[in-house]
Amino acid sequence: MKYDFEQIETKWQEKWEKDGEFKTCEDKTKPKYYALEMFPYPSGNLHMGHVRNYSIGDVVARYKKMRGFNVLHPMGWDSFGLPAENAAIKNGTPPAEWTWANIDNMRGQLKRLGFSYDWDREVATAKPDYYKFTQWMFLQLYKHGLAYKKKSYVNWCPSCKTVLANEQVVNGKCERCKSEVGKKDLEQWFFKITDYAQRLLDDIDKLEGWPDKVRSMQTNWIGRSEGAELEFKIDGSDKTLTVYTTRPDTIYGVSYMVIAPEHPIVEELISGTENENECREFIKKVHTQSEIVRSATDTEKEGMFTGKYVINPFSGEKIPLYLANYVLLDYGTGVVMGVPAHDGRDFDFAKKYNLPIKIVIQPEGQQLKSEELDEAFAAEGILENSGEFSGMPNEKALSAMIEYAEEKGFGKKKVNFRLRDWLISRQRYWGAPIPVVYCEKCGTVEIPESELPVMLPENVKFTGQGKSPLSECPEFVNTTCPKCGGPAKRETDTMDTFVCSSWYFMRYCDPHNDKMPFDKEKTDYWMNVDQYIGGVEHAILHLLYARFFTKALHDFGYISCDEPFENLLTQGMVLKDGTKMSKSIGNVVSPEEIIKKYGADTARLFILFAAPPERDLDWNDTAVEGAYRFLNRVWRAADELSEYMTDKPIDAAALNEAEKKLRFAVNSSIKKVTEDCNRFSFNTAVSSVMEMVNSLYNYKENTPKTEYNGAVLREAVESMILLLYPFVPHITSELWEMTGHESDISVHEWPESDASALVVNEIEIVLQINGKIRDKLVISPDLTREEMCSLALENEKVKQAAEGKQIVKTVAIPKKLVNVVIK
RNA sequence: GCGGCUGUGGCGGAAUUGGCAGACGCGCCAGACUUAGGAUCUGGUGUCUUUGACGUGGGGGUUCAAGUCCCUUCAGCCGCACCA
Repeated sequence: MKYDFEQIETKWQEKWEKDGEFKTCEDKTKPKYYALEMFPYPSGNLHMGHVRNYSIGDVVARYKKMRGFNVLHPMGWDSFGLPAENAAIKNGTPPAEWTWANIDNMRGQLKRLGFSYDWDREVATAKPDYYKFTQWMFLQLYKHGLAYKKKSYVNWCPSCKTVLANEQVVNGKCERCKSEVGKKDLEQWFFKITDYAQRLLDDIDKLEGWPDKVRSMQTNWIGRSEGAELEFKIDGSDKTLTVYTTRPDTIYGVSYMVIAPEHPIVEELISGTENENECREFIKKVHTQSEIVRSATDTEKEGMFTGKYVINPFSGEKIPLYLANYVLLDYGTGVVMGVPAHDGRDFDFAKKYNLPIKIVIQPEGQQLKSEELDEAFAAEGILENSGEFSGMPNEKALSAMIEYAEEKGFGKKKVNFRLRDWLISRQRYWGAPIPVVYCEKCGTVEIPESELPVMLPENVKFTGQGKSPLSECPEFVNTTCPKCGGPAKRETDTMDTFVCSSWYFMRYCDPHNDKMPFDKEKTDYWMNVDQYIGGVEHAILHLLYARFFTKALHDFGYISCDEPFENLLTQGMVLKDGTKMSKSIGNVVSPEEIIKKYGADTARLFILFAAPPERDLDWNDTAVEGAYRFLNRVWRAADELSEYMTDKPIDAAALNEAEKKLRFAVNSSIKKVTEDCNRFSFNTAVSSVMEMVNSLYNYKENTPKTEYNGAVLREAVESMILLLYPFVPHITSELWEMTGHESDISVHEWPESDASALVVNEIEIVLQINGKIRDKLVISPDLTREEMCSLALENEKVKQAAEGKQIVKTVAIPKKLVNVVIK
């Protein structure tokens, strides 16, 4: 019989669907296992990255199920977002229609790949029964003071016509459309993720099942720094400027002070000074510099003297105050003290503007001179010229000086984070509406939970021009206040789609609940996610937001866990000819074509075999052929041998050498594949089954058919099928049936290796002389070290080598080698 | 600049705890079967000056023994980056 993958795959996919094979419910008698892959955006078609992501997840899910776990393996759609709206602008299709059509198509493609999802739990973030609870999430955060609206200077993408979160600006460009991001002063909604900065940071330590790379990226992004805030009096005024510094120990070395040109106090500072005009010119100039240019490290530092001075609270010195383009308004206090001798940037600035360079820390055993300094000295040392702190090692001085400032009341210890609050407002249509109204009398009023969802209106025009579509939809905007019943206007911004994806993994636990986003008992059973799998591009955005949501919901009492993902696997990209597959390069391999030509099992097998999951994978057409060839080989072996298989148990005592050899190969493979699946080394797991199949062919080709041992063959063929099942479920399901099994392989348990088949009475070990292999010895595996050594010393080669020399020592490692050291 | 990762045959990769480097696959070479083979089966395939020597980016070290541990250096990839 020929391997007809198309017929087989369709047959089993239909059967799984009809039987509800992968439906799951809470079952306290079994350990649970929550396997989750990042849900896709319904762009229209699956690409190879999806196939890889979901193939890995499917192996995990099916393997764990065979190992006796109650496995939750769901799928859904991250279905709000800009492309749907762009499609509407381009060809007039309503976003909803476009989205549902894409979902239908992609769901079909996922089913065609045979992934073991519980489709009853499918979620789509753009459906009212889902976004109702995204709005509910907003209200919870709002009630707990974690959602607030404020006017601020925000990132604005002119092409997407919406604001962006800090995380969505990459190198000054919009992460989605790559256009240059500008700034706008807007009143926007934020989530107070900064309240959780310390916990998000601390708990990274707990995430032992996450790749170091992702952990360090998050640590970096949160960006904790310890230092002090110090107040400097403005000369001739009773106001003060507060600076943030990590190096208060260098304060006696301050020779100037810089302030961000956007700082609100600047206007007041410069008006009426003799430098006023120059300052205004300078501010204008800085504003015309793009974000990219301004934030680049190699952009020249420029400044302008304000005409004002501040007073160093430690030394009482008068310090000139400058405006400078390199000071960031939204980090620290927007005011920075300049210590040229001990900071690289300050050194450059001081050189340019001819400001004094005062050394206040000397490296031990050296005496630096400011005239000779050609770069800042930023390392450890001893303080000098620092009043009563002179002579102290700088680390000690640092804490002593903070204490002093606290005592005197002009400073305090301060921890700063790079992490900003999460801006969630988007001036777009296709998103979850923010559930608040603005009432003339009551101000900002939240929609009561009972009135959720705030539905997206459908009769909306998409022109791509002017304001957001929702704000131009009067039926939506004009409403009544839930508090006083008077006229009110709805918030017309929608939420960032990352809000929707920050809690979907909890919704899967209880997807049909219409009262609550989920039942606590259900999330307590399933959460947290045992294995999360997806691309590393989400290392910061999604994974940080999801952690924040989990912690917040934990604190509000809705769930018990406070980290969502126990283990994280970031799979590598699928490349073609060493570069990312992309339409513009024209190197895209379409999953549909591959499935058509070779079938889903071949596509899955190739992807899993060609590289370890976390590494990039280069697509290779001939290697795909190889995977297909292997499946044919498996097929033929089972097909040709099944008639010789018997149900009789193996009579271990009566086996001949060839049978023992085959049993050894089969059982070592079971052991190896099990270990490899446990550590997600799927490429080596597959290679181990290949070796076993080679052994099976060896037996098959070299044994007369009349002498086939039916019991041994049954063990071999069944193990082959079972071990391959998580990888290639269709062909193995078919072969399982063909080899006379009534119940499906999907409910069968994972095979166990028979230790007795792995026992051998002879093994080959290596004989080394001075660490170089000189011979091989066949010995009993039970020999002691001493016996091995004496055997080695009798060896001809050793005797030859030892002639006229001295045997210094002999090292024996049981079952591995003997090394004779000769001098 | 800071942080993380990677470097092994013609190619993808293996070596999990320091113990035979190159499993498995692709490609290539040969043989068998065959009217035929881009099917299938079998064998071979790191390099070289081949009784042996060399070989895991380079250099050094620890060790009886190093792809693996330590130091150093180079190259590439990714993330953050004027963060005070």
